[in-house]
Amino acid sequence: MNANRPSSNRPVYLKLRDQIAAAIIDGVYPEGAMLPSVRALAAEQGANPLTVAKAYQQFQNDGLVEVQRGVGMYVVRGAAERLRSAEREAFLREEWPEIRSRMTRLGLDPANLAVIS
Amino acid sequence: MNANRPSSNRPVYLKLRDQIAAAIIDGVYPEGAMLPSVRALAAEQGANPLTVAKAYQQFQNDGLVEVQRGVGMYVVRGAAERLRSAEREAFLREEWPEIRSRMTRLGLDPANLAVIS
DNA sequence: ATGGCTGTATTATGGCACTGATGCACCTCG
DNA sequence: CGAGGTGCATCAGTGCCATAATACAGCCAT
Repeated sequence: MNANRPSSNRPVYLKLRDQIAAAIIDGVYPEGAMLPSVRALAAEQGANPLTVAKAYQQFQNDGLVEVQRGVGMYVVRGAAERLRSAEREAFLREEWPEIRSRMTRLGLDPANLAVIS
Repeated sequence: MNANRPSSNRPVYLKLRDQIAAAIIDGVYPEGAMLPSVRALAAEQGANPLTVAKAYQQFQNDGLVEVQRGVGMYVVRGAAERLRSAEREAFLREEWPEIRSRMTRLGLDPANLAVIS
């Protein structure tokens, strides 16, 4: 009945980007470690190498990973914390207001739902 | 730095749909009232009449509005409540889990933020 | 009845995002 | 030097979205 913002119809490269960002924040890819190669991650995720590269692109633009041509991409020192605070700030500024007002309209209270799931 | 789910890059017909749904729930378009004509809303929103029609389409598919050819589209009785509960259920099932886990990862607590904004 | 308002169907077109296949430039290691 | 691993650029294909120009079908007040 609704087709709002299901992660299903999101572009693959954005889903990958989120997934990688989460992995960096959670320390799955520790600082200084090498990220999976575009081909490796593409094979693992059943995606196209180019799509993975596009997901990686944003991280190097933001200086969160360092590229060594012919070698691989490495997580920069302090990337996890920088990424977390940047995402937190963006979330609060761009997403939370809409989410909050929508929940209010639907008769939901964030404080209560926090406990449930 | 982030390009997550800003309502900005959403298709126009979906943004209109959300906006109309909110208006119905909030009683801006009370039950039994006539919705703005496709041409009127299109002019007001600077959109194409066909795009507005596409937004309206979903509501008649769901039986929330009644079409009187040559007259207009009217909000069905009980539409507001049906719409709210349907959206609430969809939100809790499809969106909230992701939002909740993401907030946790970012070190945010819904219960605290609920008070702020 | 007629003009003016409704929603709707048709067809065409331009733009843009996403995905994909291929090939090249670069580095490391044996 | 050469094989195999990197990332990356280029080109092409596909599909959705939005717009546009008409035209049609129905209702209603004047």
